Amino acid sequence: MLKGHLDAIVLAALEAGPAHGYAIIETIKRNSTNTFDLPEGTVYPALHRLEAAGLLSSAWMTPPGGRRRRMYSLTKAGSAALADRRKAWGRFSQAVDALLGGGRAWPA
Amino acid sequence: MLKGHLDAIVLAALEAGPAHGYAIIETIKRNSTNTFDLPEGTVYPALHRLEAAGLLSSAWMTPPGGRRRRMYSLTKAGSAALADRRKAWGRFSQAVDALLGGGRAWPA
DNA sequence: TTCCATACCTAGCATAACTAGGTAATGACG
DNA sequence: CGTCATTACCTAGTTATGCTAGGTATGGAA
Repeated sequence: MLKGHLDAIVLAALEAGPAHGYAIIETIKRNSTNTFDLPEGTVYPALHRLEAAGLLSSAWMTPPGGRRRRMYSLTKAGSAALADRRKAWGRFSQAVDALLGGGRAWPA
Repeated sequence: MLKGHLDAIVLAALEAGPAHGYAIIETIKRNSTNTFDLPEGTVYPALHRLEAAGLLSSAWMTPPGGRRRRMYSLTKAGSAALADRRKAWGRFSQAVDALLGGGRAWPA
């Protein structure tokens, strides 16, 4: 359960460069050390939503001797949205930390 | 927008002792420095949900010369649930931090 | 007496994320 | 060759969450 922060995560995954859906899922899984093993039914619709919102653009690619893939890239609006989402996440997580008290003394 | 962490927040607000709905809203607002100014339509149903789940218990109280209030307390199961939710939040926020990269170097 | 703050409530909506299916192509394995 | 796992895409439908937008009622201040 990603509770509204999926968009930020997907946008962030594309910050390093274009990628296709399946790879995005793998990246998120790896970079979260398996915490977020997202079902395709979560990610694909999110990509469509973000594209419809103008935050991503996509193009079909067929690598030599491979299956076709839909490659997504961040648009300008997408980069801006990512910056906003990051700020929002900062405020949000800070507030939750404050409310949950003990949490997040952050030795690591 | 609380994205699934409302329960943890409400439970945490009751950790210090019993309180009624309206006061819980105020506490959350204050302790989050106004980040979470939750509408009643968010909190009351959540309290009912948590009580139905056995995590809270409630009793009507009428303070001398005051209006009746429904006081909520953490049950044993509620305390346990809170501990779980805290752990879940820790894992969750850590993972999001990792994915969003730059975020949360946390000097403050 | 009028208004604000306190204090409770709920029906109904929007949306997010997930479940659970489906389609194909590729390569490995026997 | 047939079968299976993996890659890679898709979507209809369910669920639950949190919110909007209303409503009731009391007490105190102006």
